[in-house]
Amino acid sequence: MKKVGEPTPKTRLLRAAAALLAESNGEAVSTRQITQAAHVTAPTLYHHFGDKEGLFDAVVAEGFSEYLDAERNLPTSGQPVEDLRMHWDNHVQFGLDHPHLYLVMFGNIRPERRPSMVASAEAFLEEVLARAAAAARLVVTPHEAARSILAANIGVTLMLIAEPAAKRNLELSAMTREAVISAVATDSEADPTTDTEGTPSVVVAAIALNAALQSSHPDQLSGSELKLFLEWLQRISSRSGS
Amino acid sequence: MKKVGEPTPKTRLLRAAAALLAESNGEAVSTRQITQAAHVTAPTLYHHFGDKEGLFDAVVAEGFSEYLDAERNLPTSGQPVEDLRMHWDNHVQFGLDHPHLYLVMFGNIRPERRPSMVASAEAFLEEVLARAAAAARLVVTPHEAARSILAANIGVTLMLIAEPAAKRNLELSAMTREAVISAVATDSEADPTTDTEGTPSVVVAAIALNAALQSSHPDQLSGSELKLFLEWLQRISSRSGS
DNA sequence: GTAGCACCTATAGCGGTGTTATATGAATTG
DNA sequence: CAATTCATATAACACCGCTATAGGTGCTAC
Repeated sequence: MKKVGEPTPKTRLLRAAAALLAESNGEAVSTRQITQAAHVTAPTLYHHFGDKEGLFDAVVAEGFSEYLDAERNLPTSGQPVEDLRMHWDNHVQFGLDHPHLYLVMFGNIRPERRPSMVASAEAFLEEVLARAAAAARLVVTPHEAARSILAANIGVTLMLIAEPAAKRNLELSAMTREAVISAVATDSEADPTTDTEGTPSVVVAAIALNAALQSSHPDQLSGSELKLFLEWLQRISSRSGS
Repeated sequence: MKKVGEPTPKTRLLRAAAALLAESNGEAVSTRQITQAAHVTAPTLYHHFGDKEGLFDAVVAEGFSEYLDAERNLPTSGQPVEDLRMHWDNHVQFGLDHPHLYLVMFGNIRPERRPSMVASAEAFLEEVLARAAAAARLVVTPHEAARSILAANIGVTLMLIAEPAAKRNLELSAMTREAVISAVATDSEADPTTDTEGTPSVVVAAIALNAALQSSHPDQLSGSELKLFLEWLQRISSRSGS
């Protein structure tokens, strides 16, 4: 009853699952729907994927590798900060192109059950940021920068997905992107909190904090604590070489 | 069979659902579990809430009104931008206090099925921002600012919820908060590191110094000194103290 | 050829899920 | 006291994820 030359049941299952997931607007997709669409019975699914979740993980993994491939194939402009913008936009675009996949990938955050690929997205972003750091464009560590940017990126994408496509305003993305990037990197070298070597200057930051503390005393520290804190700050500020 | 004076079945259902939702770590909660815990049979649930989703909506609505009440009862510092920081922190804290509820409220974004309360959270934020606008502290419209801030706020909170409580680094929140706020509002009319109102700039400077210290440890401070110093720095950065 | 042997798939069914048609009890009202 | 309305319970339906079991299929070995 079956034609030869057709794709194997395993790939048929994958495609059917992906298709149904994309169609059904966020509603649950049953294994019976999937197996029926793939012209396959239940045990086949469990033989190949072990689990319903296993199947969905496979679908997500496919979509995610597509995403990562797109990320890696983005042309590098030679300007790390500009690259950062490109990757942000690519992330948002991927979310809008595959909203349901995206929700499974980044929205469905169960602690301890979170797809490890999110971590690798973070790692990838960190790579890009490491290049920015090497180019003396970073004010904080690549790791922190990556987390902050990714968090904002996901938040913006989720919000854009949530609202009807017609009403989507991509300026939200651009605006937030600039906000978080400019807090983390600098387009040029003029920023006073960055020394010539690219690493955040402890001395400059300490001096800035010291100055700020002159005009306002934080209530998180007691008087004696503050006294010692300022003394240490002074010691750090007066350091000679880096 | 039943004691009198006990809460009505309706509230028992609500409490049982909330409790089970909070306990079961992101796993699905069945109507049978709920009705059994509430000492009630299925039709009672459907009589009062029409739907499983109706019940969960009611639970979420309760949690959300709790959240909004907390928001409204936050003391206003008179400094709109400072209020903004407070509301951001309150949002994050609520997410960390009620992670599962939060995921249902903000994470489980099905287009067209998104709880209307998210919209009212946005509206509330917009109010706060309108006050900032009135104080001439805003560089974009309150609406745009609210969306951008809320998106980043949700993204950060989701990311913090996703990672194990022990490893949570609240600096991610502070850092992103400052990024998105400073892109949208201005603390005063001049250099952000030397304003006349005090605390905010201290926070920024403290965060910068903290970041700088991550990559290079000064030799002017001993190990134990540095440890205490960083702890204080953290305290200043997170401005959680009274 | 055919015996053995993995591999893959199907039949049929289990326990659990959300939900509801129907019926019963309790309270309120005439 | 009768009638009506609300709140709850009994029992069942259709569906769900999943699996014990068995039967094909193609391969290698003799």
